[in-house]
Amino acid sequence: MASIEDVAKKARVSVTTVSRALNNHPYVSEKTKKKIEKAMADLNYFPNNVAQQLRGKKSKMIGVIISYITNPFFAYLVNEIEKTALAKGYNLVVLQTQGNLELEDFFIQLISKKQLDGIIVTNLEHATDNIVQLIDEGKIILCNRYIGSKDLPVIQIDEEAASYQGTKFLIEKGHRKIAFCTGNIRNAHDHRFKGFLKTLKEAGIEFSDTDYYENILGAAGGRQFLQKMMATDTLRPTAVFSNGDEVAAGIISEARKFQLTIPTDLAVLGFDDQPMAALTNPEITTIHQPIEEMGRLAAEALIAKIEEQPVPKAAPLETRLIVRESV
Amino acid sequence: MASIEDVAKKARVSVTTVSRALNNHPYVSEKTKKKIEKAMADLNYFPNNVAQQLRGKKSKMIGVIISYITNPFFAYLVNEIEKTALAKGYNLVVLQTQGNLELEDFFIQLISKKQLDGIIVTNLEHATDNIVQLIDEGKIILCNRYIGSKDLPVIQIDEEAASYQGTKFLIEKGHRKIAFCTGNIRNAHDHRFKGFLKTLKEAGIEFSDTDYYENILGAAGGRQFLQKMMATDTLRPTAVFSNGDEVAAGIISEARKFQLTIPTDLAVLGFDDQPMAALTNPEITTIHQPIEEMGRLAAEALIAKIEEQPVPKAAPLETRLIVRESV
DNA sequence: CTGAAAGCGCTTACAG
DNA sequence: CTGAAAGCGCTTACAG
Repeated sequence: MASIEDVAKKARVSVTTVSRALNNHPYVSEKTKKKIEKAMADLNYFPNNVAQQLRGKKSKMIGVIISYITNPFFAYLVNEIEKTALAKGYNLVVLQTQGNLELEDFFIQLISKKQLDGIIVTNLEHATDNIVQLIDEGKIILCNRYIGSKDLPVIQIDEEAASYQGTKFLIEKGHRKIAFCTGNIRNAHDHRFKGFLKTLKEAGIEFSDTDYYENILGAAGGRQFLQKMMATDTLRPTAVFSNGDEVAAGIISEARKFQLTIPTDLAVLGFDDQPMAALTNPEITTIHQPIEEMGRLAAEALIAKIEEQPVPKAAPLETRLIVRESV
Repeated sequence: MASIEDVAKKARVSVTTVSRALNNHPYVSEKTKKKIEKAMADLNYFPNNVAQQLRGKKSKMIGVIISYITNPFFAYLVNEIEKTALAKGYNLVVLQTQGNLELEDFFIQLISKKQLDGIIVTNLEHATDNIVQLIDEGKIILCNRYIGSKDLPVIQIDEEAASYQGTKFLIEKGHRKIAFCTGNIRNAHDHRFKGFLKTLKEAGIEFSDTDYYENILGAAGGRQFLQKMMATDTLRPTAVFSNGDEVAAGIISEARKFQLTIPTDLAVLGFDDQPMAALTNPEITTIHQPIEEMGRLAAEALIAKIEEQPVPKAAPLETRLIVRESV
């Protein structure tokens, strides 16, 4: 592997001059530049990024911590982050926790080890002092979800307003007994659940804890929800706030096995507006999240901070109800 | 940011000794080790990976070139590659071409620039000399699909056998006019289409070029296919080899709009066996690919080659027909 | 416009 | 068991 010194020798100039040519420094004569370019081509030379980094340059690598890339929501988010990063000359490392929160610390250490210039964290539960400091230093950006107690900046939709939107629609359709599914376990800072409860209260509807289903993840979770719901001997809910289109798709598929008709026997509200929401039968009524915008904003903010540029101001991330067939 | 020298000063030993403690070198007394560990903790020290790399260590980063992470097939493949890599101490960089093949070269240069130790290429069309050389050097592994003319090792299913499997089933179900969808444009090295044609020929069925649909991508592509098919004034096919579950889901959804019943009016065969195949109505009959195994094997092979270890021998990747409802 | 030299933070042969 | 010094491949003040 050719080094800058090889190039310098071949072009009969100093290493300094080669470096200057490489970095488009002014004050390199056209003639010299040509010679150097020829030498680089002959030697099939590529500058060693590692050496450049050691001299203070950035790694031009950022990371994104997600739970599962197989969750389409994250696939779309990662897609947008990657595209934005690439356009700004950064590559993206995917860091999956797969539910193992200890990995989070390990991933975040990659910043201290200089492997990564920064990280986008998409689903933080607990913000350690270290994380708070890295946020202050502009090396960590929170995106999508943070359910801890500290007051930290997060690039996200207005979670409470979004679930208000959806819940209100269910109530308008006449539902008074509505189940709530969540992928997490019950948490005081779950703004989506807060918005849900608030809307119910506003309408004078009481929520029964037996209608709260936690740890419901993906299509399999949706199926489990339906099975559990059918197995209870109390009065069944007539609608469900599924908190995800995958969950909704699982519910709809399982409902067919129980010969339940959607939405007449059970109304199913999705969340996210993933492409799959238009592929089920019936199609999923859901709440659209501007996921592309969210990913782009997070990447732009992180890179701006890394490069010590002002973070561009952005419009708020707005959700909207997409009415299809499942409610 | 504390450096090894800071640690050495604080622990009152030489930099050499700190380095040795860091690398679990023998011949460091327990007492010294303790002192050093304390100093490292006090200073919140992390070794600078960049400096380590410059001294010849690996970057412990590998890449995977894919078209779109939003394609669930790739999301699942990336998931498995990432998990395998992580277990071996490597991180994974996602490199999306989004159909722009020029990016491929750019991504591959990351190896020469020492940013990445190696790359898994999932959908190569044309193998340049540079790529062939990197394959020889064990820095590139081909996985999933390579449709060029050179004879190169690829970690993949037996494409021809897989489409034979599916096509045969369609024929057994009585279909004699079967459409073929592909995401690419027509190519002599498309083994899936070869297997399709071969099966037809074996059954004495002729294939009409008007039943070949190229550039059909994702659910939107499936919808387009159905619209085109319905618009032709020639005899319509009674079945379609969709070449992907997303495409199949799009066809099924669009068929409902045309009041076509699946599978009686049109049998739809998927490919991949993605989770979504069990979520549509009717559910998708498809060909299962061992995608987890494929991702794992590719990551293991690449890392073995990077570390100059023997590549573990693996069982062949077997596909199987999953009969659901759409055929 | 060009070059000699220091130094980024490590590891490792060499010497003790 | 420990340390002084060279060197990985660059960039950048400094000097000309």
